[in-house]
This record gives sequence, C-alpha cells and structure tokens, in this order.
Amino acid sequence: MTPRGPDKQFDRERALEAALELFWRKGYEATGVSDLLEAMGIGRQSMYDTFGNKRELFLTALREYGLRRIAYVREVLRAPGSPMANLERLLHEMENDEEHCDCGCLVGNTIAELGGRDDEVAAMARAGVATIRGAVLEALQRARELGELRSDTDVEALASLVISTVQGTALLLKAERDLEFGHAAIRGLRAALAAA
Amino acid sequence: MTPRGPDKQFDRERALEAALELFWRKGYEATGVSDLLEAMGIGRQSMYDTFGNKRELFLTALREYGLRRIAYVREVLRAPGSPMANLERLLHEMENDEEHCDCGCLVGNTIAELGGRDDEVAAMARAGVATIRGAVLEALQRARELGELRSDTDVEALASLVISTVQGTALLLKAERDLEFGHAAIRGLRAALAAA
DNA sequence: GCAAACCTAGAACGATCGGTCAAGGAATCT
DNA sequence: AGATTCCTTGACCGATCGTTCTAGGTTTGC
Repeated sequence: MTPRGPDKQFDRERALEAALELFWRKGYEATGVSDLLEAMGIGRQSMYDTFGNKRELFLTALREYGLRRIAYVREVLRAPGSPMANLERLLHEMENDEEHCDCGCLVGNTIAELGGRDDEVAAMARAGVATIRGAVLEALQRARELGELRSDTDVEALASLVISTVQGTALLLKAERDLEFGHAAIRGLRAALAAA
Repeated sequence: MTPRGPDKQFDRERALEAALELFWRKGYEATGVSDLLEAMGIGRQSMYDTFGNKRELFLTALREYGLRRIAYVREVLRAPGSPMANLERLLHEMENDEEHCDCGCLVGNTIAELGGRDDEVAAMARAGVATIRGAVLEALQRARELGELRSDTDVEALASLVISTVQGTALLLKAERDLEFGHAAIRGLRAALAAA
C-alpha cells in the first residue's frame, strides 16, 4: 500500500465557520487572506490546499450560509398551523437576530458588492434569493387557500415585497444605528400583510 | 501683485460627473484611481490638487448625488395635487429609470460597501436616507390629512416601508437580471399603499 | 524679459494584496 | 528502521493599490 501522511490538524467545518463569519462582517474585498487565516486558526498553505483560494473559500462559505438560511426559513414557514403566523414568527425572529441586524444578510451584502462583477457569485446569490422567495410564496399561497389572505391577493407581488423589504431593511440598518428604523419598516410590512 | 498661473484646463463639474458615474457603476473599492483619471479625462496631480484624494473625491461625488436625488424627490412629492399620486409618480419613474435599475442607488450601494467601516461615509449616507424618508413621510402625512389614507394609518411605518422596499428592490435587481422581480415588488408596495 | 505661480504628465514609492515556493516535522506504510 | 506521503510554517514573489515626487510647459504680473 502507499503510505499516507498525517491527517489535517484542524477542523474543516470550524475553519469554514470562522471564514463565513468574517466575510459576513467585513465583506469580500475588505477581508484579507491574513485576516482569514488568523480567524480560522490555520496556516496559509492549509487554506489553499483545503479551499483552493480566497474566492473559492468565499463561494463555499456563501453556499453554506445559503443552505442554512434556506433550511431555517423552510422549517419555520412549513411548520403546521397558520402560514401567516409562521411568517410573522419569521419576521419577529429576524427583528431580534443580532447578527443579521448588525451585519445584514450575507447574500444581500454579496449582491451589493459583487453582483455586478462576478457572474458565478451573482448566480449563486440569485438562486438563494429565489429559493427563499419561493418558500415565502408557498406560505402565502397556502394562506390564501386557507382564507388568511383575500382570494384576489397578488401573492407574487406580496412575496417580492417581503423579500425586498427584508433586504432593504437589513441594508439600511447598517447605516442607521437606530434599531427603531428597522422596527418601523417591519411594522409597515406587517400592516401590508394584514391588509392583503 | 502676485502672478497667477493658467486656469484649470478642465471642467471641474464635468470631471466630478464622470467620477460620480464610475463610482455609481463600480463601487468605491473596485474603482481605481487610474480608472477615474481616464473617465474624468484629467491627469493624476490635477485630481489630487482639485479633490484631495480618492476618498474625498468619493465623498464629494456622494454629496452631489444626494443633493440631486433629494432635490428631485422633493420636487415630485411637493407638487400640487394629490400626495399619493405624486408618490405613485415617483415609484413609476423609478421603475423606468434605467440607471437606477442597473446600478442601484449610490447611497444604498455605499451603505452596503462602506457603511460598517467608514463612519463619515455612513453618516452622510444616513443623512441622505433620513432626508428622503422625511420627504416621503411629509407626503404621507399630507395624504392622511386629505383623507387619501385612513386616519389611523401608521405613516411612520409606511414611510420606512417605502424606503426599505425601494432600496431592497434596487439591491436585488443587481443579481436578478429579470426586471419582472422589481415590478412585482413595487406592485406589492402599491397594494400596501392603496390599502393603508 | 524675467520670475513667480499654477497646471500637466509621467516616473517612482511604499504598502498591501493574493498566491506560491521551500524547508521541516509527523504519521503511515513496507 | 527507512522510505514515502501529507501537513504545517513562514519566507518570498509579482502585481496592484493610492499617493507623492520630479520635471517641463504655460500663463500672469512686474
């Protein structure tokens, strides 16, 4: 048999997690490779061996983030009971998610920074947004069938409104240190949902 | 008398305009000084003499953009007649503003890229957003007084909803090449306004 | 005409970027 | 044990960044 050297001394998932968090907080360009290595607690070559390069590391982190977010949103929205109550629960949890209030949504941040420049990144972000929007749309359709929304409600428009508002609020909260702005926007969205 | 050298050979406003457009399209970091010089049609030293440095040039461009946008939004929203019709006119024009559909809002882009890192930039962006939101709020209050909105409508929440939705839509349009998404979101916002 | 002031153009600088190379240590096989 | 393979560490590389310096040209005032 061919001899094999020692196994990796670090936890790949843990390292990826650290990179994800750093990219989330500082963005792609502003995060240097050295910053990443320090946060991940690994050496340079280990990073290049394991993840390819900075861009691929970012793509991997973005994919991981998207999968988690999609899983979470689906779990909440597909819970038994009232779809609108589920959606409300999602909004409520987002309002109190400190990480998302401080750093925004990684997908949104990525679109803002790289959406117009890197097609592969843009495609991944687009797919993530479309999936989340799909989950919201599904919930809204179910709500309409259950009579929680008026039968003539334009659920396509409403789903897009929800996504846009959430992303826009997350974005603006980065400049507005005041959380009240976010609460007001979500309050407005709630009113729109209640009236639909 | 002290002798004076020749006047500048370039038009300051024209150069600033070119820089603004480039920053708008590519963002701050991705725009190199050489790119700027080429677009502005001036030499290196001329730029540094006239605008200080890249960051100050950006701040100047951002201020100029904000002033224009504020002037435009105020003009539309304060036009005589129905405030809600004015707001609708604003939404309609935004839907068909090719530059804003392609590049988003410079203020929003700036918040996304620098909001968490450069306090002075963040403050300027925040002031711009607050002013625009103030103009929308003013229109909504007037609409409520005129009976175009229900008397118990939460206009604060509605104003924040409008701003968040517009920014969020502009953001998402950068990844979604499909303009239909933007139309759907604005349609949803229209419905929310009509029901308020 | 002369000199001071202002502009322009381009070479050059230090810093930082992402990425690679090279040497050493540890584990796994014969 | 010895050879081989893999991982780790840190020095190193070329490119690019924003910025400054230098040299030359042009206009203005005496």
